[in-house]
Formats: sequence, C-alpha cells, structure tokens
Amino acid sequence: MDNPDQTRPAKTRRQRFDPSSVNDIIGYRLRRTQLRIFQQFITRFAEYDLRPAEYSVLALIAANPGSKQTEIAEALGIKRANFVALINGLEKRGLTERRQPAGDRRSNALFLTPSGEKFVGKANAAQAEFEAECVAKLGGQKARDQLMALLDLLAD
Amino acid sequence: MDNPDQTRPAKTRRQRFDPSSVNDIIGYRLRRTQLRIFQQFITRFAEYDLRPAEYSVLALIAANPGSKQTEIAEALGIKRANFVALINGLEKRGLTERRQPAGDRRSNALFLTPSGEKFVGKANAAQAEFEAECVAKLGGQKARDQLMALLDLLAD
DNA sequence: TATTGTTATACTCTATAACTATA
DNA sequence: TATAGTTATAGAGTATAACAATA
Repeated sequence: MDNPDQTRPAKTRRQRFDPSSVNDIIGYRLRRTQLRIFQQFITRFAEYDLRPAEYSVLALIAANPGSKQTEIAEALGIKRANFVALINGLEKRGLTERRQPAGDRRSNALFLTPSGEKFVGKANAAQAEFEAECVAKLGGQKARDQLMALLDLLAD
Repeated sequence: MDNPDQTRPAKTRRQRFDPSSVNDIIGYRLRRTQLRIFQQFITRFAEYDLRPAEYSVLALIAANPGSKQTEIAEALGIKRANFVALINGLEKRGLTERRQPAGDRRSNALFLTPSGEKFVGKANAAQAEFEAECVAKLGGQKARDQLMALLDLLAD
C-alpha cells in the first residue's frame, strides 16, 4: 500500500518530511550525538562553570603535572595560540599555575594549585558519574568498549 | 617492574605523557572522531566547495522539495536566523531557489534548480563513496549498524 | 497573537601570521 | 635557525532580540 497510515485522503495529505538522506549518514549521526553529549556535559558542569575543553585541560595537568603548555595543547588538538586564553582563565580562577622549569626558560611548566587539586577531585567525580550514565545508556561496559573500538576504527 | 621499556636510567628518564584521563572518556573520543570525519569530508568535498552543513541542506531539499526554510533548518538543528545566510549562499551559486507557495505567503518553498539537481547528483555519489569507505573502516555493514545503534542509545 | 523570514549583534571556537625570548 | 609562549586578527559556527509581513 502506498499510504498505509493516512489520516486524510491521499490527494490532500501532506507528504511526511523525510530526513533519512542525512540521518543515515555516519558522520551526521556522529555529530548530532556528540553535540548532545557535550550539551549534557555543559549543563552538568554548569555548577562548576567548566566547559569540556577546560575540564580536559585540568584533567591532563592533574595526570601530567609539570607538562609544558604545548604538550597539553597538542594532546587536546588545541593550537598553542588559542591555549593561552584558556590557561589564563584557569589561572585567574586560581586553579592552575605556571612555574619556570629548571632546564628550559622558554617554556612554562603547568601545575594545579592546592585549590585546583580539590576542584579537579570534585570535577573528576562528577565526570565519573556522567560517564557511568553514558555507559548505562549504552547497555553496559561491553557495549561501551564496542563503541570506543568502533570510533577508533573510524578515526584511523 | 616500574619502568619496563626505559631507554635511559630511571632517575633521569622523563615520564611518558599519559592522555588516558581524557582519551577514555566517551564524549571526548566521540568529539575527536567526529572532527576527523568532518575534516575528511571537507577535504573530499573541496572540489565541490561544499561544507557538511551545505551538503546536508541540499540533500534534504532534494529529498523534500518545497519544504519551508524553517522545516529544513529545524531538521538540521540550525537556527532559522542562521539558515538565511546559508541558503543565500546556495541560491547565489544557482543551486537552490525560493518559490512562493500557494497557501502561505509568509514562507518560502525551497527547491533545487536544474543545475542544483545535477550538482546534488554528483555530491550524493561522492557522499556514497565516502560512506562506503567509512563502513569498510568499521569492518562492514554489521559493524556500521552497531555503531549507529550505539550512537542512538547514547543520544537518548 | 503567533509564525516566517530577516537583520543585527555578540560570543565561542578555530586558524594564521608575526613578534619576543630563549635555545 | 628553531622552539615556546604570546598577541592580534580573521573566519566559521552559534545564540538571542527585534522587526516586517502575513496568518
């Protein structure tokens, strides 16, 4: 049948909008999902006033104290020029600090302040909770691992 | 052992950078993969001078000729205010046109021009080729379906 | 009153070039 | 010469408010 669920006569019934030409594209679905997840992250972290990029910087410094700006920036795919304002913002909030490393006076070694350590502790806990909810939505750790593996394949 | 693959004595050897604190986050992996796929799309479609958003608009108009601006924009998550410049660009290139619909003189009905139809034909072919390569990277149609299903679960 | 398209505007993110101080 | 950080700037993409025309 051509018009199985019609609610008006076929002649006057408006054709339903068909989004499949873009919805079935992997890249499009990827983008929509990513935007949604980031929006949820932003909402969730509003109380910390922390954007995804800011969280990722703090998490990387926490795991790699003393790293150079360029190292953190490159690991996150952020241009070093754009990283300056980002780290300035975190520094102004008293979360991070630049220290002069022994070997190379051109570079800045990045560290969390004591206040930053405490802040990251809470942020990491919130992120772990958010991550757990994502895993639950996917249907468990196995599905999560599958997704991560598929994303890796796609990114190669 | 604490330092299994050391190439210098442990005392002076620099600790390897550890990106796992962000790399293991679903949303982060999602974003990096999406950016990579979009970059590949942009490179692939450079000869058509077509960005992802522009392609998605053309594809939706092709599948839903006569749609209102707001319908296309909403389907793609684009604010109608921002859609104006986008559709103006496509119209100036002679690919789409606004026609006055019978019922409602406030709205514009969007159509492809004959030139636009030809252009979309080529763009769809290029997209199909790109999509096939993505599916191949994932390991086949079954893996592709798995990925799409997981993304849907995550987006709910 | 509400909706459609539009303009203006601002804010974020990203990209490039050029400068400085060090190496 | 090359590298690390910085500044300035320009371009996308996105968000909101307000307006005219029409419903």
